[in-house]
Amino acid sequence: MKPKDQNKVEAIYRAMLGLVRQRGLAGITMQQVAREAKMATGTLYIYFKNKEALVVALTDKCVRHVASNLFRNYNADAPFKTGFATIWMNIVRHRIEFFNESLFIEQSFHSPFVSNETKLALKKSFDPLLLLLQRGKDEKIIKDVDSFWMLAFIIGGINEIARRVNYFNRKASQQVLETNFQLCWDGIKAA
Amino acid sequence: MKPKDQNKVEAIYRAMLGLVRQRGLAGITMQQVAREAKMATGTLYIYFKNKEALVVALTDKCVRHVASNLFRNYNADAPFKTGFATIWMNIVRHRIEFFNESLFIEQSFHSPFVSNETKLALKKSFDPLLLLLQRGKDEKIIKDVDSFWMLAFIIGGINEIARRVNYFNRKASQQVLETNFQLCWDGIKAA
DNA sequence: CTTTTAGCTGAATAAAAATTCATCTAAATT
DNA sequence: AATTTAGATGAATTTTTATTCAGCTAAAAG
Repeated sequence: MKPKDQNKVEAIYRAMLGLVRQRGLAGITMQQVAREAKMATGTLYIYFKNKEALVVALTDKCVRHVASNLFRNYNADAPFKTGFATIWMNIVRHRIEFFNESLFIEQSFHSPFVSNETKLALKKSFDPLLLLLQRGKDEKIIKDVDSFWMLAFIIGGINEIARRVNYFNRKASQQVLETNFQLCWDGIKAA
Repeated sequence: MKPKDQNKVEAIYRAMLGLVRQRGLAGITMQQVAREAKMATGTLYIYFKNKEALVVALTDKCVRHVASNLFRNYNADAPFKTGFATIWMNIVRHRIEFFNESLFIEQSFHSPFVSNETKLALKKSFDPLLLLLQRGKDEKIIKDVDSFWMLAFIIGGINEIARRVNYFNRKASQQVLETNFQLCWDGIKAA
């Protein structure tokens, strides 16, 4: 027997992400995916039951990937600003580096394929940040604004940075990220 | 002769926007559009040469719609903060009220259909805001940060508000908008 | 009120895409 | 080294979707 080749799965995922970035989930066919991944169309069906299963599997993978990066190096015992900055940088770096994945999540969330469960999982992965924001409010370090909207403010800015890096081909140097962090920080910090 | 019915065009657009919101540009067929717009599939082809033409026309319309709303009531001679607040509110209200259109633009921009020209047009429509930001910097009212990134910060927050209003079914009262504006303003204002 | 013309319909056709499958490898087991 | 079994292939098939069209309808023009 010949074993399944994990590299093939990776190649399929990579092909999907690249094509969706270029042409949207709307514009891709299984043939294109196969061609991009350098394999026969039939091979796709050895690894995934059908197109829907492929989209679902990749979405799950991307969502798990986000979750695994959000709180890297985060120490809940550190001072508020330190912890917040760590998470902020984690998110922005992830969005920039794995922009294709973020885009894919966005598009697949609007497809008929993805379950509410998966959508919930993504939302849940931000919970520790909500906890931290609450702490910041308790400690009077940040403004007493509903966390739902404060998170919108924080995440929105980050998303747009990633979008611009990728669409306008801009470099986001450490310098640029720190400046942007400052904008965000000045926005949320208590008067 | 029977004249073309502008209401039909509107119905088609409305159907598209609703369906794309629900299922993504990926997930819709001409039959679905026709059904949603309460007409025969053949009728679609009286008003639009084909699917691509429909997507392109609707994208153009949505882009022009944004442009026509951005600077409503804006007076370039007013004090900086007044002008900025006007534009900020215009954008956020437009994004919330016409969220389907924003979403459609996003998706169609990732389809193989839309021209760079159209993409440029959308970008250009923000030029007066860039001008205003420059003035704010000259007058030392706001931070001396590259307008490209400052705009990312401003627009990002707005986008995410609209997204959350629509996905999480939240009301964005005047109160909420003002609070969010304050976050943005505190972020950009000079130290 | 008749004619004319263009819109409207939805079943029929064409085109495109997903999925299957007979055949052919290549890896693992004996 | 031979055998077995599952992966790999890509053309063939099925399914889905876009597009067309012959017949029908309604508005405008005369």
